[in-house]
Amino acid sequence: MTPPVRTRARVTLADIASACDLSRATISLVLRGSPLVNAETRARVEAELKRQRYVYHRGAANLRRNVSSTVALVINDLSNPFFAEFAAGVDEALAAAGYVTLLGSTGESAERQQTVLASLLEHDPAGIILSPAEGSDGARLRGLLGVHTPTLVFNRELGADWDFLSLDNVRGARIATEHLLAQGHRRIAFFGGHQDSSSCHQRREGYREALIAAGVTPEPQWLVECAPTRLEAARQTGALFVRDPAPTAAVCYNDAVALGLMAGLATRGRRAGQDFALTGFDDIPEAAVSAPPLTTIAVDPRARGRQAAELILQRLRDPSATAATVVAPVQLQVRASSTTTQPQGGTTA
Amino acid sequence: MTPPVRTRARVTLADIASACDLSRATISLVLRGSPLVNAETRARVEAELKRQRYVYHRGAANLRRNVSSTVALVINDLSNPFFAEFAAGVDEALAAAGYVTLLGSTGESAERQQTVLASLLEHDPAGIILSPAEGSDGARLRGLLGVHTPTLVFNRELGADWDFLSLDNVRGARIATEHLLAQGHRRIAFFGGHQDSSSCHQRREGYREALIAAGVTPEPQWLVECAPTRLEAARQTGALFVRDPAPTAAVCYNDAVALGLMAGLATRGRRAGQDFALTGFDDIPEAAVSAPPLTTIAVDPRARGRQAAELILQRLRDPSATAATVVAPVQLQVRASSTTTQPQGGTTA
DNA sequence: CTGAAAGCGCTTACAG
DNA sequence: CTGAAAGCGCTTACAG
Repeated sequence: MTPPVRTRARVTLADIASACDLSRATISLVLRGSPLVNAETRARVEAELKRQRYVYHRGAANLRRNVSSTVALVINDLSNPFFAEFAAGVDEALAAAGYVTLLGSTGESAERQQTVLASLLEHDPAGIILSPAEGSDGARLRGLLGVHTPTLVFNRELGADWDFLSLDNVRGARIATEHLLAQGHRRIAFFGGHQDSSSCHQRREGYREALIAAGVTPEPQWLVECAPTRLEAARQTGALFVRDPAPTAAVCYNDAVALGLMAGLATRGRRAGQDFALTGFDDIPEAAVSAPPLTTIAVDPRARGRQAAELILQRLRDPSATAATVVAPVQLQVRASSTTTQPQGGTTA
Repeated sequence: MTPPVRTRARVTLADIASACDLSRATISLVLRGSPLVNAETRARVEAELKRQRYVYHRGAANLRRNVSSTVALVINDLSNPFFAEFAAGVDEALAAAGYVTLLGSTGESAERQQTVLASLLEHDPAGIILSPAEGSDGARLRGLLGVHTPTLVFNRELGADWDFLSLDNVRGARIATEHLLAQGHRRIAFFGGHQDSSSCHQRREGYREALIAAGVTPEPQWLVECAPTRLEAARQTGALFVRDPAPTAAVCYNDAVALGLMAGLATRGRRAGQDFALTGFDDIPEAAVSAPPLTTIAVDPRARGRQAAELILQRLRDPSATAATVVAPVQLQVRASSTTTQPQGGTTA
């Protein structure tokens, strides 16, 4: 932690006021577009503001008015395109509403998340949009944020006392599973994710519902856990094939896992979309260009970002409303990874 | 532009002071870790700070001290994984130095860039890291930023009077071209990018150098311009094959263009890496999983982000130093898109 | 229509 | 070791 650095010599209201032979109050009224000030005076002031390249100090104004024009955005992992798109959507909508985004990243560490939030809070954000790091503790976060900092949680559930923008995980996994069933598969695994994460739990629930509705009894060995990264998924691929008869298809926890599984299959001489069908979740840009292209659940993260921004802005207008969950729609995006192009062994077994 | 929103009732130094029967000055000394204050007093104050959940108002302190603890990061397109990684690296290094990142996105619009910068400037950033939108005008930006806002430009050249972190475009394109030459290609196109962009110009220069060093005379029809997006690249694919003999390989302006070209080739019944060789630039995550995987120039955008943050912090310490350009290293990453696995028609012609 | 005065939450010489 | 006072750049009733 280096000390912050001195800013440049600054043109202030006082400079403009003395140059125009007016008081600071009048200059302030001009800046804020008050109808009180004389048109000729206004013109003179505006010319002088331009001439001296005056830059409004919003922080000083906000301090005096006891308002804030920033919103903090805390992201677990910007290098995940899903969250990068989300962040782009948040920033777009906040900027349109006149707010500036304060960025923080946690790198999926709950510890770092506490530090980052503490630092952002000192900058007095009007609200916070938080995509929690894995293993976040709702009570601990509440201790830091208190009940007075409007916060919108995205993607990972933290408890009923938080405003929450959720993906429709249950439905997403259900339609992915239904799609695989419609392709003729009966032995369908659910691959990847951590059992204790709420989104994994919900996706497994949707998967289970679809199987049962189709008259298929889910086997415990079809549930394979692994960290939601490409690398871990590739490593865990073998776990799908330890018992006979092995699954012929898998609903993957997300796209990263699905891409890792594709790699793992290739290592074992199998080809996704030919002798094994799989689906992802998220529709990251890579999904469209992988080999084969990945059938997945599209979530439109940029639209989710805009939606998150709208929700926090709404909460700023009505801080006393009770916490609510909003469920965002999801959509099946069919590509080659799930549509077998050659006869596959075992779909009927 | 909605008006900003009232913040919550706030615990201030005055509240802590009166609860401890001390002056605000003493509380401030405790907060800033002054050795002057009595150990017992300090302990009492710290207990009270905790009890009342005091949150430091850094904006007020910065105003009084005339310092800033934020840096603005202006990105053309966060949904481009290259810039998302860059942003992650910037934020990581800024946070480690005790700064908070103010985020702005321009969506590649020079107009929007002016608006976004003007808004960010009102939040008094200590410095700015700017990845300029296409078509940015250095003089116009200088008019907005003046000579007193330390600014580091990334990726796109704006002129000699700006601090600039540049990728080694010339060398990157040169080694990509040398690699294709080493694979036996002689008719090598340079595909994509806009001629008037500095990075495109530099990459073409490296390409040209490599050809000439290998005794190949570059043909004008090997230079194909197109917007640096996947879609435009796919559309322009035909321009490579209008004359006989057509190129057998292409150095692409960047990975997006290369992936678009792959798609365009597929449409025409050609397979990248089999009957046409190509290279990209950037090494975005998709490059490793495309079909076939893309040979490209790795730039390590996250490391570039950290580097950009270090450079602006250094400039904050020494604001009067003259503007300088730093050239960041690049590296060839060989994958299947450039290594022909079947005999290709025409490498020897 | 314009100005004098007080105040947002903090820091910093200066006294004592 | 602690406090009184001034001030960072702005805004806002209140007078006139």
